[in-house]
Amino acid sequence: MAIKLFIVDDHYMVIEGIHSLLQNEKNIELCGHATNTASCMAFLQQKQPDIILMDINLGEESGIALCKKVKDQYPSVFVVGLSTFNQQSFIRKMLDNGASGYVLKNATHEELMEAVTTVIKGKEFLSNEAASRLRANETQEIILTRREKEVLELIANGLTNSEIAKALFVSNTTVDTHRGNLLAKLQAKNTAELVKIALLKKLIDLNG
Amino acid sequence: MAIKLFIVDDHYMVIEGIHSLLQNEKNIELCGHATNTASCMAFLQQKQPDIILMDINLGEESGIALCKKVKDQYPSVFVVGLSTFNQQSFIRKMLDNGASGYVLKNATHEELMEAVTTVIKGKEFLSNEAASRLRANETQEIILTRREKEVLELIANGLTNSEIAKALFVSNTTVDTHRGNLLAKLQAKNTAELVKIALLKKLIDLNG
DNA sequence: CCAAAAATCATGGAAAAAGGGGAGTCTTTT
DNA sequence: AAAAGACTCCCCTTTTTCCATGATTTTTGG
Repeated sequence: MAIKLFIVDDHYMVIEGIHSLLQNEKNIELCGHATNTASCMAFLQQKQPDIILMDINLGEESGIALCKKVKDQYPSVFVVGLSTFNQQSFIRKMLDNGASGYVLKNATHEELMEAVTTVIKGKEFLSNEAASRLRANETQEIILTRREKEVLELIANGLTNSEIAKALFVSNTTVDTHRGNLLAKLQAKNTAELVKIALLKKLIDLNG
Repeated sequence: MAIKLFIVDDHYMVIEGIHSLLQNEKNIELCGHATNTASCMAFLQQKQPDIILMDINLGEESGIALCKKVKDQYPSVFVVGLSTFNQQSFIRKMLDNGASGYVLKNATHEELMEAVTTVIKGKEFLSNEAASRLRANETQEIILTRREKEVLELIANGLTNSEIAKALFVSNTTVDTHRGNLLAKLQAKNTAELVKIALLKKLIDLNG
């Protein structure tokens, strides 16, 4: 029997995209879609799919909240988060609210199928980078050198590379190197995320 | 009678600089200097100055800790923090530890004199920007608009302007405007400080 | 309704960060 | 002694941020 799939996304483009990606899959039956919380819940009263692909951003509404609502009322329905971006916090919230997986909207046909087939088995599926990031985040202990800690703290205090260089009596490029190493170690995309992760991991503290 | 001034800084350049700035001041007597915690405390056992100009960074040692130590043992000695940068957290710590003032190392002769004459009167002196920042920081409640909060959260999640623009379905320049407004409202120099202040003020939360 | 606030978009330039490489000196550890 | 790690420095390019200035539309509140 085909897996019944339901899509919740406030953009028809996305719904259409998933349709065309999956239309030739015999094992999958697209049993409907919704563009908002209300119509999703309404549909579920009539019929329950096996899996719901659910956008995290539903315009003014939140897919994260909807996920919770759905899982509360229909715990046997698997929810897979959908989002354009690889945002750890959102991924985590979806999972915390009972989602079984997370795929990026630029997922390939193969990846989407893998997500569906994995999740339907009751296992968790996390899209490519999302997975590694989240796992790394949970398991790896981050060890910084003395210098890195110093630089990190000054970065968080709003100092630029050249200001840090003056403060630590080293060259600009040295600070830049440390900064790069910090980004790599904390797996941050940029300074903003670096600071947030550093605080999250208590590598620096707010009143430091 | 001249004001007796003592300098603690781990860089002779700085000590020399202050000397030359103040050598023609009849009202000020430079009664000594130290480059570390131990020699500072040793000096104080022999003789107490009226004011200590104290670097916040003493190499491996902390001026902030020294400040506390000095004020504990010699509460009548005024301590003025010295630092290259305008770091709110450090300024606050110095003040919390009993310092009467804070001047930047690029202070002019006039500013330095003003600091000394203000502090000797038992009043608090905060160098230029330091003052306004700190005060603003303590009193003003920061009110963000709905959009600003959204942008702020995405910034903290490591998204760039163009990514945020895509996520919120607005143009790049709009996001840039919001970003600028956020920097102004939170009085942050850059993204790093923005994120830190936002977390400090609980405008966003670490697991948000 | 009207005024104020918020949200939107733009142009253009300077500064800073991000990302890639490579490389030498030290110290500590094996 | 060799390896490993830390710290230092430099070049280059692209992307992003930061800043100033100005303007229009929408929303909101009295």
